[in-house]
Amino acid sequence: MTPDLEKLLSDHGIRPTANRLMIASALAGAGRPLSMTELETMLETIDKSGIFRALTLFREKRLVHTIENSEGIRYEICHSCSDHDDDIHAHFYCTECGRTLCLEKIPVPDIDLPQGFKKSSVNLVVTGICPQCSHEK
Amino acid sequence: MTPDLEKLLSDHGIRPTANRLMIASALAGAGRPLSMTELETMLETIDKSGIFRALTLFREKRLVHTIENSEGIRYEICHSCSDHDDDIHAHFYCTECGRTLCLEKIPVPDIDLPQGFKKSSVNLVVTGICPQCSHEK
DNA sequence: GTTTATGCAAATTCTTTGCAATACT
DNA sequence: AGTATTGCAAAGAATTTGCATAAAC
Repeated sequence: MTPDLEKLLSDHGIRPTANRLMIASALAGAGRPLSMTELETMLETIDKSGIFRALTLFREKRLVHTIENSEGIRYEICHSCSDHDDDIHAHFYCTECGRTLCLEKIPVPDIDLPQGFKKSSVNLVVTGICPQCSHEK
Repeated sequence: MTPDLEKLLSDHGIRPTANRLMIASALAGAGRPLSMTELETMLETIDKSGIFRALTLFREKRLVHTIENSEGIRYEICHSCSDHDDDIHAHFYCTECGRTLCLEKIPVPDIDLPQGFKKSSVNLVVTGICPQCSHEK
């Protein structure tokens, strides 16, 4: 489950420092995309500026995807797709608990853009209430 | 092209004040979703807190949809679909000019959520470069 | 006259940068 | 030594609230 993160970072041209490994590990372990704020809370020892710079770097180097919803940007580690920006599955944003979950089974559709548009990434986000929060009501 | 905005607001249970009509008119005339900042710039006479409160109200009353991309939330006026939150078409966010355009021809797919999830809205946003900005390079 | 809407100013929150100190090669 | 990374503090940007005034009903 925990692959060689050090190698993963190196493979993406990112020097694997202690901080970066912790951040990558948090992302890999969460099983869902995390916001900067969530990471800040989880990783108390690392300053938010460091988290910010690491995430920016991860994104440049295509180690993470970003998912956007009304609450801001979430970062998700990308295991396989190092050559493009697209995410393979849809996401679910729960307005109750604020978490963003992966809908692994729901693929992002192929988009056939009109002439002249250049696509770099596609985001498919469903908003609503997750099973956990539905039950608790 | 400019329907009776006053009636449109009333039909949604929104009292049609001068400010609200100006905001609704700006949204209707833009032909694309606008951010709060864009509205602030277009409507210099109205304070941003007023724009904020109007948009919040419009959203509650289901007069506008919201589209989220990396730059934040955009508001789009909704002509027909007063009974649900879903948007019918996808959107395109241009990283060059920062505009969010409507991809009228591209429908948001029907999402079949796993058990337990409750859907309230779906957002499909393609990021890239729009035809106008592609040409200018 | 009571409720509703507005403007102004200020509080919050979140993201981003400058810079000096530290760690790494 | 020289480059890369980090933490701290502070700057910026955007959203949101409090409150007093003004408008609408």
